[in-house]
Amino acid sequence: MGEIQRPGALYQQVAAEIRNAITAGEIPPGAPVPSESQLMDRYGVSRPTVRNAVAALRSEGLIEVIHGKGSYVRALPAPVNTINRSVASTGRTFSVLGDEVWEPVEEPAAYRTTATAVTGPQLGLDEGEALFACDWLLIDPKTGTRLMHRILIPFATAEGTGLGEAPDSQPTEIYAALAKAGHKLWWSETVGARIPRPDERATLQLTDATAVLHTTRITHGIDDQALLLEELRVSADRAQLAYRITPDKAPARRARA
Amino acid sequence: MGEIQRPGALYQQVAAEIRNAITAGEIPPGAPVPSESQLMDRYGVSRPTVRNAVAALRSEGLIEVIHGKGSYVRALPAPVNTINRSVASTGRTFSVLGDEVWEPVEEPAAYRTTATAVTGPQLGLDEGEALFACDWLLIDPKTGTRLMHRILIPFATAEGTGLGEAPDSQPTEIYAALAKAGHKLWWSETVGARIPRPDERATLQLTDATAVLHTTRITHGIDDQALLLEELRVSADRAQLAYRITPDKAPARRARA
DNA sequence: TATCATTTGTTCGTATGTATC
DNA sequence: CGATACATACGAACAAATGAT
Repeated sequence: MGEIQRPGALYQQVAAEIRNAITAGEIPPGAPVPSESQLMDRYGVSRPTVRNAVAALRSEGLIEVIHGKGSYVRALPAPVNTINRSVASTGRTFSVLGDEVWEPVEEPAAYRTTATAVTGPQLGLDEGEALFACDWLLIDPKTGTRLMHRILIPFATAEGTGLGEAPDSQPTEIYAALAKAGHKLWWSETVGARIPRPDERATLQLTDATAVLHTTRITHGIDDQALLLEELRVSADRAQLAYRITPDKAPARRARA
Repeated sequence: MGEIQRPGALYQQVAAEIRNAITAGEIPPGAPVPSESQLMDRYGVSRPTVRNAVAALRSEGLIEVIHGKGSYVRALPAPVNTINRSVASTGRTFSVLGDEVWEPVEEPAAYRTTATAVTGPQLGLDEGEALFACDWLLIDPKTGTRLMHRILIPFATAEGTGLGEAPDSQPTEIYAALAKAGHKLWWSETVGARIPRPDERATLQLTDATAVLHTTRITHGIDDQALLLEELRVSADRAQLAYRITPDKAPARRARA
C-alpha cells in the first residue's frame, strides 16, 4: 500500500487501498485486516474515517468484522448447497432430487390466510380469498444451511384431496394426492433475489452482505390450472438452485438472450 | 411514533421507529423521510446517531437517500423483467422466449481466455485450457434493465462448427450450429445471487442495496458432453428468472423439499 | 476467577464541503 | 445568492466483547 493521493473522499481512498491489498492477495482470505488504530497510524486519518472505510468494505462483503477481535478477509468461495429443483416421477409418485436431507428446525406452523395482491393472481384467486398455509423452517445438518419453505393451498385444491385436514404434508405427498385426483402435473417457477428483511436475516441466520434467494413455484394441473403455491427462501451465500432445461416444441417468437 | 424506550443501541431504536412508520404505511412509498435535523429534534439524539440509523435503513433497501435533497421511501414492488429461461425448438431452430428484446449497449467483446478452477470442471476441461469467449452488455429499452452475458466456447466445441471464426454469435445461432453438427441438446442451469462487486455495480448501474442474480448455463450434447458455458448477470431489483419444470422419468432417491 | 490490554461499537460535539432548490 | 439537506472529517469519551495474564 502506498501513500494516499487518489481522488474521492478520504475514507474511500482508504477503502480502495485495503480493497486492493485484498484482491491482490496481500491479505489472504481468513487473515486479519490491520486494526483500526493501525489504519489510523498508517494513513494518518481519524477513527471515524477509518470506520467509514471499514464499513464500506463490510457492506461489499469483502471483510467480516468481529466485535472485540478484529476484521478478517472473507473466504468468498463458501461451501454451497446446490438445490436441485427438478422433479422426478414414477407413475404417481414424485420425488425431489438432491444430495441434502432437509430436517425441520421447529414444528411446521399450519394456519389460514388470505390471498394477497401478489399471491392471488398467481393462483387465479381474488385478493382476500381464504387459503390453507404452512411454514417450515428446515436445515441441512451437513452444512448448517437454513431454508424457509411456505406452501399455500387454495380451498378449491384442498377439496376432494383431503389436504385441508393435513396442510403440513410434504410437497411430494401433495403432488401425489393431486396426481391421484386426476391431475397431470407440471410446474412454473420464478427465481429472484433481494436484500433480506430483518426477520429473514434472523431466522435464516444470515451474516452481513448476503442476499436471499427467493423462488415461487406454481403447481399446474389439468388445463394448466394453478393448484398450489410454494415459496422458498435461502441464503445466497450458502445455496444455489439447479434446473434442467429441455427444449419445448413451441412456436418461436423472438430471439436473442 | 412514540418515545424511545426499547432495548438496543440508540441508532437502532431510531431506525426501528422509522422502519415501523414505513412498513405501517405512515410514510408511503415515494414520500420523504424526515430530514436529519428533524429526526435529531424528534428523538433528541445527535447527528451521528441519526446518520447511523439512516445508513441502516439504506442498507436494508428501505429508503433511498439523495444528496442535498432528502431521504425517500423506496417503492419496493419495482417494475420487473421476467426472463424466461426455457428454450423452444422447431427442428434445428432454437428460440429463447420472453417479452423483452435485449439490445446491445456496446459492441460485443470477443477474446480468448483460459479455463479457471470454476469454469474448467463445468466444461470438463483442465484449468488453463484455452477458450473462446465473448461478452455482451445488453439492455431492455422498454425498462432500461441492463444485463451482462458471457459465453465460453471450448476449442473442442468450436472445431467442426466454425464457431471459432464467429464467437460473437447469438446463443440461438450457436445452438443451431451444434444441432446441425448432430448434437441433441439439453441444458443445465444454476442460479445464485450475491452482493455486486464495484465493477458490476457500475456496468449494471445498480442502486444501493441491490443484489445481482447470477446464472450459469451449460449446454449439453451427445453423451451429456458439456459443449458451452453461458453466464448471465442482472439486477435482482429489476429482473427475475422463470423456469418450466416437467417431471423426469428418473428413479426416486430421497424425498423432502 | 478476576483483571487487564486490545479491539470494535456507540454516542456525543463541532466544523466544513457540496448538492438541490 | 441563500436556505436547506446530505457528505465528510476531526476530536473525545465510554461501553462491550475478546483473549491473555
